[in-house]
Amino acid sequence: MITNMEKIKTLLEEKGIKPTFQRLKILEYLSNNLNNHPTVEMVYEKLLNDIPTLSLTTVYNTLNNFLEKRLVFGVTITGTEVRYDFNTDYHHHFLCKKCGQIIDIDLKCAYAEGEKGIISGHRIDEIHGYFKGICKDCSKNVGKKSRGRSSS
Amino acid sequence: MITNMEKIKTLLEEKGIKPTFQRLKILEYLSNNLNNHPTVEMVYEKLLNDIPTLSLTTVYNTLNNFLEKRLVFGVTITGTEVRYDFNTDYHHHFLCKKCGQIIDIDLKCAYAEGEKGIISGHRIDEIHGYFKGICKDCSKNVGKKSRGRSSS
DNA sequence: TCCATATTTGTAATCATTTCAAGCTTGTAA
DNA sequence: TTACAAGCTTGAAATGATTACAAATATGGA
Repeated sequence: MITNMEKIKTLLEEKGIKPTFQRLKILEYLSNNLNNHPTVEMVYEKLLNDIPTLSLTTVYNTLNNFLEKRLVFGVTITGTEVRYDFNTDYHHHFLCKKCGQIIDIDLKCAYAEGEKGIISGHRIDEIHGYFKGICKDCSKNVGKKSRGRSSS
Repeated sequence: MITNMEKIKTLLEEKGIKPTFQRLKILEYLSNNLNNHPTVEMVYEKLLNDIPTLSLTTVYNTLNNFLEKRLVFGVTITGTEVRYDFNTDYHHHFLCKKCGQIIDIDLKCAYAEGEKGIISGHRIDEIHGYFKGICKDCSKNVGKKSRGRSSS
């Protein structure tokens, strides 16, 4: 039986990244938190339990490394911080301006893959589709207390 | 004959924003720089010529005010700063990762207007389509010196 | 075992943005 | 006019995310 950790290790090796303990744990955390779209701080705080010597700089270095190797996707929908997404399948994101939640949106823009990654002559490497508004739950609970941080 | 400044003034008044000198000049600058997608700093530096007492905070305050009133659109494609776009018609943006240029992309995503602004039950107020890659010019000039700042 | 190289760490710096309090304008009512 | 409140503008200081840097540590051969 192949453990999840072994899969994570293989993923790193396939990208030519040496599977150190910190890197394994960081990628494992992201793979277990597909719906959170975690921040650097969230990764750091959580892993501090497993790795008390962990440095915030290591988390930054590691995530930047993963980004370069396209092992994870950086979501900058909030405008204030990078959120990390282990799911690199093509999809979009929705930000609720009331509760701050980021929700995956499974749309395929017509222009995404059809035109061999060229638009008006420009070579496209990344597509980010960001939708912002009020989520289903917050729309329902108008006037009630929101369940997350507010954006203003 | 209606001057450009009068048009700018009317735009502010229509949104219930008192047309002070600073606000007029900031909005005028944005209207004259549709292709730049200027940063706060660019607005500030340029207007310092006309308004030597201008404060950076005023530029921030004013642009945030314009954003709230939907007089301008905030583009966060670079991930490090807000770029301001006077053109609030629905369109997307392309960032060249080599020269840093931001180019307007006139696409209409099928989901943009059709479904009355609702996706999966979430109310959509803003749509940001960010494409990143290498622009036409930089693709041509491979190996040649790029004409702007580099992104790494 | 020893050394070169890569990795991790903590601190300090940077950069965009916000906070805050004080000073300035402006419109209006006495 | 004069005086005052409300709204604007200003500059300095604070904040928060991220990067730079250099020292300490781990790793994998010769």
